[in-house]
Amino acid sequence: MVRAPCCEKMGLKKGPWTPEEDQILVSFIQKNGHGNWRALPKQAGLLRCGKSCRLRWTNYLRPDIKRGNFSKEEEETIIKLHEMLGNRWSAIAARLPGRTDNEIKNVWHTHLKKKLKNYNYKTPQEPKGHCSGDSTVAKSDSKTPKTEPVSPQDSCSDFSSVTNDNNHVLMIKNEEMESSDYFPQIDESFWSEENENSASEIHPRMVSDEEQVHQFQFPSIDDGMNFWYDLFIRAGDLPELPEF
DNA sequence: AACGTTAGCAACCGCACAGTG
DNA sequence: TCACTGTGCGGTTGCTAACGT
Repeated sequence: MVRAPCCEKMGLKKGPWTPEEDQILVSFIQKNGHGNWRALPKQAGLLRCGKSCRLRWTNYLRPDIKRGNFSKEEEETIIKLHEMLGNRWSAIAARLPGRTDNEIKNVWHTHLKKKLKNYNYKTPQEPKGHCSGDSTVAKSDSKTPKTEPVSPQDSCSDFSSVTNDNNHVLMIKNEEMESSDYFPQIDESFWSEENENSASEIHPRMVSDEEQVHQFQFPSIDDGMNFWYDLFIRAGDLPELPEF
């Protein structure tokens, strides 16, 4: 497969968009839509590659984009969805109207990851227990649902582990994972900087070092959640998020 | 005031998939 | 089946404003 020449080689512009370019792109799309991103910049008279136009539109110019700070509720949702889905930013974004995958990714890396680190939170990216070869985070893996449906027969797929309010790891059959009872609870104290020591009381995955050792022997929650998510992906829909 | 460092964000890069001929 | 194109996605980079010394 021959890769298309990059923008620079084509004499196309890179870097920050000017208000004029934004204006051109917006008015063109409003008039003509964006059927073909590659052809769009030429038709619109922009010295940009189609990819750049698409990114600018989807991440910034789209009329339904919600700008501004993330609410506490949105941050909670991101945390919970990340717990379930890992770095599937687009899937997470799909559950947050008006937010883009890029924005969510940025928020995760700049705010939430840091915040959760203070709680000793183990992200799905980190190595997990005994389920070898089931890493759900490698780049290629993030795409696996599309080509390699997870088999319910796979070891570790039938059950998921969650940690309950008392930090006891529970093994739960995947179909039961749909119950909101198994979703982590995040209370007010998580959002205040002062209470950083009571992590284990706040988030089921935020456990002490000692408990982490214990937890490490069990398959991670996202092993099961990935299967769960894959099922819905294949079914063409995602479940409604539980109330929290 | 000047400089260095850090944080936040927009944009780019490259891979992989889906669709088409 | 293969070659190719268009698009989507996640990871990464680089710019800049804010902050600290």
